[in-house]
Amino acid sequence: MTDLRTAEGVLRLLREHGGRLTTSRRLLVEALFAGGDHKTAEELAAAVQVRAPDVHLSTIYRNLDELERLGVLVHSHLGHGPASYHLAAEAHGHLVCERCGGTIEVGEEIFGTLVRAARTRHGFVVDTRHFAISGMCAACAAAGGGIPAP
Amino acid sequence: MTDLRTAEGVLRLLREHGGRLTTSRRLLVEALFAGGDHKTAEELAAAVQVRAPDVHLSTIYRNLDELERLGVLVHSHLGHGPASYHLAAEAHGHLVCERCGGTIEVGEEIFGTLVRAARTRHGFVVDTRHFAISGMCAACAAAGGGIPAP
DNA sequence: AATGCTGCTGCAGTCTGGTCGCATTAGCGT
DNA sequence: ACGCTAATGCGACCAGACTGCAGCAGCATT
Repeated sequence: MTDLRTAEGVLRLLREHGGRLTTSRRLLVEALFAGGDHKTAEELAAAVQVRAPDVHLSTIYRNLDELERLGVLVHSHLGHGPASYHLAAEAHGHLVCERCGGTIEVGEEIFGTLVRAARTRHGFVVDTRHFAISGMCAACAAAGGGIPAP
Repeated sequence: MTDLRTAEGVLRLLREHGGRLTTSRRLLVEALFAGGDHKTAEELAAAVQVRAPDVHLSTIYRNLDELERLGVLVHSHLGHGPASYHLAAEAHGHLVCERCGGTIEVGEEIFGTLVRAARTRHGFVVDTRHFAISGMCAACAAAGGGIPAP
């Protein structure tokens, strides 16, 4: 099996599925592996455009879709704004503060009984990664309850 | 305290806060109390427009915002589409199938350990109503795993 | 190295869901 | 019945995302 934990592995997978190694794809995959996570499509586009200025945003979206179909990455909705993209190998759940927008990454374990109860009571298989869990972080909760942002 | 479980009570509350009783508001509140839940802004607009055809969608949004500020209703994001509005008195969590879009209403209890673990480990107060829990319903899971819709 | 098939791209346009500014209308206290 | 001003209708606008199309460029082949 192809190693999806390196940029080279991902590009190889792309080729194995009949895809072509274009500049935009190479740079996009590099940007995905370059430090940090929770990157939005716009941020990835900006990173790619540093080296290839006229790669269009729609190309980024098309390549992100393709990489998602291949199982290389997943996208998450962390709140009202744009979606964020993550390498599938390091995907995780999120707690997002409705007030300050801060996100906390959490492992599967925290969902414990929710996942089990959903399955046993409703036959529902929870996807802990696609949508974030919304709420209020410690700092904002301490600063006072209201939802509105600072 | 004003009774938010009847249309009259809500309209009274509106007045108590310096608001005016306009036709669009009256009809909107009636539409909210009329059977069913999970109504989108467009659906509510359509319901209002049956009796007052030139109430504008932006008026619906403004009134929904106002009612939300007053604590009469809450909105939830059930997936990729438009938000849905619920009377605060009967709000609940949701499990939404990524494949067929079906929703299952669930009570607070199902979130059990998630709520507690988020609080003790991260000081994070989970809001179980604002964003739905995403996943796959029994029928779709049985029909085969892929995410794509029918 | 040149050729040609076809997958990929840039572009501009479109779509959805929602918000805003502004002139006008209409609630309602007096 | 009057007048203050909240609320409305309208159109423009916004962000995030997607699509059709003509042309460009990977890469297998010659």
